[in-house]
Amino acid sequence: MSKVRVRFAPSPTGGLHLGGVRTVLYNYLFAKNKGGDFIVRIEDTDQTRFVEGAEQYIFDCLKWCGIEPDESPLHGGDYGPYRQSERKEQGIYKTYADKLVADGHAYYAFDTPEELEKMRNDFKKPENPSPQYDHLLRMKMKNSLTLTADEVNKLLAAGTRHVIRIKMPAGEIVSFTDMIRGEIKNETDLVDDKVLLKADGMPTYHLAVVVDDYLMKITHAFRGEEWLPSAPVHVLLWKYLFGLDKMPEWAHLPLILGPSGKLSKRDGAKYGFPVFAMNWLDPKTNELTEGFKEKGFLPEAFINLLAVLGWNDGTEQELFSKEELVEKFSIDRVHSGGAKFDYEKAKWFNHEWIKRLPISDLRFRIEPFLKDSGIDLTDTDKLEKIMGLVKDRCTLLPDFYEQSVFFFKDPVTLDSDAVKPKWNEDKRNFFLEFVTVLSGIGNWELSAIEDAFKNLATAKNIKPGELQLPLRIMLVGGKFGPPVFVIAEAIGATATINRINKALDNFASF
RNA sequence: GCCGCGUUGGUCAAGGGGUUAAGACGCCUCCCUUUCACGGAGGAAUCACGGGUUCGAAUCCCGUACGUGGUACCA
Repeated sequence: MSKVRVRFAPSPTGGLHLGGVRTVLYNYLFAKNKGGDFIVRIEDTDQTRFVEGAEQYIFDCLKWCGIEPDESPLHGGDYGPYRQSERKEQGIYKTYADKLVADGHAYYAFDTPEELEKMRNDFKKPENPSPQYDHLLRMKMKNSLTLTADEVNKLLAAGTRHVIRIKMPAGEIVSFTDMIRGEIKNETDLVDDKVLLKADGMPTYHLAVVVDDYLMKITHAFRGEEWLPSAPVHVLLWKYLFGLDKMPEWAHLPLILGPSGKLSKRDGAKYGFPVFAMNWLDPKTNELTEGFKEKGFLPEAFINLLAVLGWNDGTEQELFSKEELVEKFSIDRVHSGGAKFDYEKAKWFNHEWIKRLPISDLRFRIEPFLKDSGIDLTDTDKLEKIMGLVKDRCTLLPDFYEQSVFFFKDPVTLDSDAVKPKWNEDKRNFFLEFVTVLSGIGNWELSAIEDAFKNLATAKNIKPGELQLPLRIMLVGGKFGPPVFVIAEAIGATATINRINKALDNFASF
């Protein structure tokens, strides 16, 4: 058996949404699991939807996810070109379309858009709201099936705009085996005569997938389940052009759904979670759609959560590294039903990955989010120590800022409401005296600070517990963060004393 | 409308004729911690509905409902 070759074929029309990334991911995992090649080819045959910069964006996303292709327009390969537009230049699609016409499996159609619209209107009935250009209607249209050979040649010679349509056979059953769903059967009567070659000479997806997959020796083809209804067209094309024995194995992946129905870009804005892998600024509309990367997700968490949205290895394991996914992935454990995306669970995955990543690695992931924060990034030892202290409290990468600013800067506001109700003269005196004790500590370390605090509290006959919260508010500004003496140790004697004095002034008005 | 695909707690899901129907997220309670988390122990919550087949159905079959996709010179 030949080497497994799996391809992802995005159309560069915009950001890479969750469903798209999951499709690539499954392509990649399957290929790598079988020791095969993962190929990315670009479907840029639709100028009307092609968006400048979208192709580069797709590769940026793949790079961030760590699933780079073995072959692509960017990475090269022996089966190029990897862009359909370039293959079209070489006249490849037209050759195959003409062959189909010659063999009687396709025909020229000269109907103008207006005529098509008229047809759809004329034949529209309540029980058939969208009539198709099919085996019944094609004999009423203007094509090489209804025109004489002479008329057809004349039209062709005159350069009349035309398309090539597949001639769907009547009354046949087309079936194929889907790796996820098993046997799929379709009646040819129910599918229309799809356009294969457009008037501008560009192939439609239907012709292009088949030709490209053949030329690129693709062995396995995964795509979204929205392609299931047109799968018989592709199967027939394989049969007519190259033989069913050469056809790749298909897998139609389930949809990813949003809180209400199919996941859309709008859902992101509406419910406050990203739907694209990375930020996407649409150059046409100037509209920004937020990405998981910029939101503060780790790529490890991102591919992990996507992989298990519709797949599991049959055990209770939920956290997988990329290497584990490659090792354990199997296409027949992919669900056939759509899955609703749950942002809360997505955040949990990120939280888990933040906890399991070594600090030295984590630091590089966090730094970009701290760049403009005013926090000093040069003292890497201190940085890593503090990150280790707070990482259990961070779900998204930007959380590190609020969880650790107080290690670097005095708190701007103090949650004085937390202190006020139980504040009194005794406590005030305690802290006044505590400051002088603190300035006398020669060896500024955890146990010394903690002992000083507790001894003084005992001497003053106040429960240490009642004093810890005020001290925390003084140092941190709020009711959060690592143990308070650990913080005091980390920020040093001067800052600790300053913050206490400053807070005491603040509390004087109580 | 027609056609395809799907349906196990709120969500992701294991289980594919006999199970007390796993586990995870989220939610709630308690423990740990005189902060917030982490961690630990518990709890509430499920086989869409109706018919079959069978000694026995979440599991097999048929309907219905619901969801979703397709029905383009879009992919």
